[in-house]
This record gives sequence, C-alpha cells and structure tokens, in this order.
Amino acid sequence: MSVSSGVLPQIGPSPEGDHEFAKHTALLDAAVSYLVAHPRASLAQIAAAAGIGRTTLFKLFATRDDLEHAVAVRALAVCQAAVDEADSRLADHAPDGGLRALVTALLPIGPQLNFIWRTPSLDVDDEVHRVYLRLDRSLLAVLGRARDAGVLRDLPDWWLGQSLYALVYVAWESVQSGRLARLDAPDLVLDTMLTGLGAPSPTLTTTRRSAR
Amino acid sequence: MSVSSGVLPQIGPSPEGDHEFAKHTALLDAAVSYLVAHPRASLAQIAAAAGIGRTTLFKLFATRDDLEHAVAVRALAVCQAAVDEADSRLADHAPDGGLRALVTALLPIGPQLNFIWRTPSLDVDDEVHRVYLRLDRSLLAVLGRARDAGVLRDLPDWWLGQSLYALVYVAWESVQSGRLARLDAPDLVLDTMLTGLGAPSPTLTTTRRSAR
DNA sequence: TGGTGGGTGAACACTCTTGTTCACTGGAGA
DNA sequence: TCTCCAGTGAACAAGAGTGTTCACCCACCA
Repeated sequence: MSVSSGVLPQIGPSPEGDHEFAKHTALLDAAVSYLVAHPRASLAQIAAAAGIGRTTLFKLFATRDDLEHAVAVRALAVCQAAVDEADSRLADHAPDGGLRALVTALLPIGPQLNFIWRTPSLDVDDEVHRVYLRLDRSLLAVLGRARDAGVLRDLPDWWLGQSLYALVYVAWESVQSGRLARLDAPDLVLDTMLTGLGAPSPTLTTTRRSAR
Repeated sequence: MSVSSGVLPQIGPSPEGDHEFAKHTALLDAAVSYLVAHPRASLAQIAAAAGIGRTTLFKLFATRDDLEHAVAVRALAVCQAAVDEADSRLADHAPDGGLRALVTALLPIGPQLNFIWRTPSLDVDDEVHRVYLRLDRSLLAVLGRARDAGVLRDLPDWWLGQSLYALVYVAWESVQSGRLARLDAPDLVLDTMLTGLGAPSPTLTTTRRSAR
C-alpha cells in the first residue's frame, strides 16, 4: 500500500538543505498524507504507507516522536516556502499587497496545518515551536506590509495572521469535502478576508455595543 | 488532582435529558477540560482528574472510545445550547439578526471545538457526526435568517458557518494565549466577520482576477 | 443491627505498540 | 568476482494502556 502524495505541494527536496532531515522529503510527505487520513496509525502502517520497511523507518527516526517532529518540521518548511514564494512575488505587482499570492500559496498546505494542529506530541516540541514562530514572523511581515500599503485595516498583526490561517484552513477543508471548487477558493478567502461577510447595506455595518 | 471546569460554560445538567449520558455532565465536563490540556492522557489520568476511581470510570464507560464519544456528545450539546440560546433571543431585538448573541454564546465553547477537532476516534463516530450535523443546521438557520434580514451577504450557508466557526475558534485561542481580552472578543469577531480586515480605502476593495 | 449498593484499590490478563537485534538480500561499484 | 551497504523481514523484549475481576469500604436505609 502506497500513499499518493500528489495532493501535497511539491516544493522539491528542500532546496535550503539546512536541516538534518532534508533528504527524506518524500518519506515525510507520504507520512503527513497518511497521518492526516489515519491519525492513529502505528509506525508499521506509516512505514507501509511510505513504501519502506518498519526497520528502515526506525533506522531513520529512532522514536515516534522523532518522526512526528521531522514531519512537522518538514510541514512547516512547506508552509515557509509558500510564504516566501508569495513574499518574493510581492515586489513585482503589488496592487493587493501580495495578498492574493499569499492566499493562493497557502491554500494547498491544509494537510500540513491539519497535522500540526492535531498531533499532540508537537504541543510540547520546542523546536517545532521555534520554527513555527519563524513562519509566523514571515507571514506577519507580509501582512504587515499589506497593512502599511493600505490594503488591510490597522489591526494587530496576530489577529490578521490568525484570521488568515483560519480562513485558509476552512477553505481547504471545504475543497476537500467537495463543497468548494479549488479554483474558487482564493477568491472566496480573499473576498471574505478583505470585505467580510456582512451585506453592504447602508442600514448598519456593525452594532457596536460598547465603544471601548 | 482535580480539574477546574470553571472555564466551561455551565448550561446545567443537560435539561433536555434526552441522552443516556445526561447524568454525568460534571464528569464529562471535567474530562473535556483535562483532555484539551492533556490530549494523550490515559484513562487513569482522566479518572483522577475527574475525581473518581479508574474502576468507576470503566463502569460508566466500557471503553475509551465510549468515553470520548460521550464527551463529544456532551460537548456538542453545550454548543447546541449556546446556539439555541442565541436563537431564542433573536426574536426580541434583532438589529444585527442575532449575530452578536450568537458569537457571544459561541466564544466560550472553544474547549469543546478543540476536543472535537483533535480527537481522532470521533472522525469515524457516526452518532457524533449526526449530532454535529444537527448543530450545524441550527447554526446555519440563524445565519440564514441573518442573511435574509440583510445583515449577511448572499453567500453559501456552509461558508458563513465555517467562517464563523473558524473566527470564533481563533478568537478563543487568542483569549487563551492572553493576546485578546475576553470582553473584546465578540466585537473583534463580529467586526471581522461583517466588515472584514480590508482597509475601507476607496482605491480598491478586492482584486478579482476572474469574474467567475 | 443488618442489608444494600455505589464507589474503590489491588491485582490480573491481554493486546498493541514501540524499540532492538540480527542475519539475509540484492544492487552498485572496484 | 568480491566488497560494501542500505534496506529488509523475522523475532524478541519491554512497556504502557486497556479491560476485567474481586474483595472491601462506607453511607444510607429499613
């Protein structure tokens, strides 16, 4: 049994190569695919899904936590690459501050987000936490630039980031469940993010109870 | 060791009483609190956290899956109660279509959503799925009414619902992490949902590439 | 006083997973 | 042909968690 990692964004075998696990990208991508579909999978099942022997898996990653750690670091690298890609294209044509490129780049990384959010061992993994913070900074830099460019409102960085993550994730889920066409997703997320879901009726925009 | 379930919304011991587990609400609420904080907890730890013996826990729930099932059903009942509560208050003063009441009611159920999303056994639990669908219908009914009242844009039900879930959840997380004041959360979510994060600048609202 | 029943810890058997060891294979290269 | 070595299955040990049984306790009540 072999898992098709075709759903995953292919960013090549980690061109940065700054990490010890850089060489096992195919294995890690297969693992993240399988683990998203089967969160309770044993190492034997993961090995089988990745098309290698269980012994080999143990030779590469001594413990299950090691494997999950490596999968998470790889997953975050995929996310980082998506953000960097959007970031680099930002200088060229920035009518929307690069937001569309960012959203489009982030949409295929649903599996990675799913794995990272659902895997308990990562909650207490310091390095994963550090790598996530780095990703977050990159993302917030792009969003901050969009905000400075007048595309986004003057709201806290972290809220812009969290909202983006959340909308991108549910959009990916909607695509997975077949309710949303993949090509419609970027527009929907961008639209929701920028103009919200409220009707543009002049009657009222928001009913603020406390001015605060 | 005993877990404080004070963070959880208290809706009383399930007034409907339509379920076999209705009597164990205190236990289930303690369990959901502890499981959110310790996703890999053993049944012995859960029993200790709930302040009962392991044997007693097994007498109430024959297997771990049974317990997780009951916790999920109870968690969904809490969500349902929150939605119903918002729904009932909707007729009274509906300038915002009851949206504020809905958001305010949903914000404290972060732990429940967290548990339901992160617990693998629920992925294949048919009854939990059914109960979730019922909750979803209630939520979409409220949202649909808000949309019909001209408060929300003419977008698919499911997208309105998913966006709401997502924003409510990240807002809860932000409150948990200390970045967002609990009392500010409803405003922020409502504001983000209704008017979005885009700047109200007249230059551009959205850069739609394809009309579609 | 004695019975009842829910709750309890202790102890047990069992299963599954993890992690290790080892001898074997089969291809790449000298 | 020989060597090397990554990959492999088989087998094993160890441990954790699960689920069961049972005798005990104690509050409650007749």
